[in-house]
Amino acid sequence: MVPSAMRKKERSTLSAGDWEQHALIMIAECGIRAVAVESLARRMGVTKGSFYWHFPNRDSLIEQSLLRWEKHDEANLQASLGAIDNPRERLRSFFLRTSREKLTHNVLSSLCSAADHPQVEPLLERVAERRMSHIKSAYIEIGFAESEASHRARLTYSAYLGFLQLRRQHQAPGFSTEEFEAYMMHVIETLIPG
Amino acid sequence: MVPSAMRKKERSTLSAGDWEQHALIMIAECGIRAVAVESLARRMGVTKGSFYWHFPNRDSLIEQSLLRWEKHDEANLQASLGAIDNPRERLRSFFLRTSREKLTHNVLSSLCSAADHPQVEPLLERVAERRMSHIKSAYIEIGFAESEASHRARLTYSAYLGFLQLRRQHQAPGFSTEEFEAYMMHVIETLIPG
DNA sequence: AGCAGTCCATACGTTAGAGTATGGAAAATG
DNA sequence: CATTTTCCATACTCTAACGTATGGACTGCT
Repeated sequence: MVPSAMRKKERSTLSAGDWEQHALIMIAECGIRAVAVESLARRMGVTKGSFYWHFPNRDSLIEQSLLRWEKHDEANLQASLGAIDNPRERLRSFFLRTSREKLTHNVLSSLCSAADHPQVEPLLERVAERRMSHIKSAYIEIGFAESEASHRARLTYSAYLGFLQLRRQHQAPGFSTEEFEAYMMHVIETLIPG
Repeated sequence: MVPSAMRKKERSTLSAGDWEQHALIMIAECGIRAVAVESLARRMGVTKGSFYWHFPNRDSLIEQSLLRWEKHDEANLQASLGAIDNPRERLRSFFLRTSREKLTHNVLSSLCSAADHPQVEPLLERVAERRMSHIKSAYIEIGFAESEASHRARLTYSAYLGFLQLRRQHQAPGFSTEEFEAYMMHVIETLIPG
C-alpha cells in the first residue's frame, strides 16, 4: 500500500473515492440520473470493468457519493456558521455562503430536483433539518420566541431553496454581481430585523 | 363530428385532449420523465397504437400538455388575483391559493424538478415572470419603490418555490392544518408590512 | 522466476422504452 | 350496401443502460 508514486496526478489506478468524486461532479452538472456507469467511465478514461471492481452496483456508488457529500457539507456548515458568535452575522454568513462553495451548492440544487429519489429523499431531510435548526437557534438568540423562530427559520430556508430554484431556471442574478448583492441586502434586512 | 353520444363518460374513443390530461396527471404524480407512452397507455386501458395516431411522438404530447397547463394556470391567476382591488388582499390570496388547485400546483412542483428539460425551461421562465410581475405591481401599489418592489417580489416568489420544495421533501405542513395556517400568517406578516 | 492479488478491457445477456409497419374493427359517408 | 375514414391492437426494430463473465496485464511477494 501507499506506493511512493501515489501523487494525485501520477497515480495510474483509480480508487472508489475517485469514482465518488466524479459522480458528484456529474450530479452537479447534469443531475443524479445522469450518473450512468458507462458515461462516467468514458469521462474518466476507463471502462465499466473498473467500476464493477470498486462497487457492486450503481446504487452503491450513489449511496457512497451522497454520504461523502453530506459529511463534507456538514463540516462546512459547522466551520462557516459555528464559529460566529453574533447571531445576525451568522445568518448573514449563511446567505453569503451561496457565493462560495459552488460545487457543494450545485450538488444540493441538483438533488432538490430529485427529491423523490429513494436515496436522495432522506438526505435532503437531514440536510434541511440541520440547516433549519442552525437558523432557528440563531433567531432564538436574537430574541424570537420558540414558534416565531421556527416559522422564521422555515421561511428563511424556503427563500434559500427558492433562490436555488430560480437559479436553475436562469432567473436569478449571478453571483458577485451588484444585483445579487443588492438582493442579498434586501433579504437580510427583511428577514433579520434590527 | 360531435356525435350525439359524446358525453364525457360514454365516449368510447379517446381524443388528443384526453392524452394531454392524463399526461398532466402523470406529471403531477410521478414527474415528467414518468410520462412514458406505454405506461400511459396501460393506465388508460389502450395501447401505443392509439397514442401514435393522435401524436407524432412523445415530445409533441409533452409540448401540448404543457401548453394546456400554462393556459389553465394563466386564466387561474387572472381570475383569482386580477379581481381583487386591495393589494394586500391580493398578496394574501396568492399565498392561500396554494391550498386549492392542488393538481395545478403539483404539476408546477413536478416541473420545478425538471428545470433543465428543454421543453420545461422556457415554460417555467414565463410562469415565474408572470407571477413575479403580478406580485411586484401589488407591492408598488402598496407604496414600495421600483427596485424595492422588485426585490420583494423575488423574495416572495422564492419563499413560495421553497415551500413547494419542502413539500416535495415531506417537510412542509399539510394544507388546512393549524400549523400551515400559522406559518402562512407569519409569512404574510413578514413579507407584507403594514 | 513464479505465484497470487489487484485493476481493468471486452464481449455478452437483459430490460425498458421510443418509434414503425401493418392489419382490423367500427363508424361515418355516399 | 359498399367504401372510406377513424381509431386502435399487435408485432416488430432500435437504442441506452445495467449487470455478468471472463481474460489479461501489471505489481508485489517469496
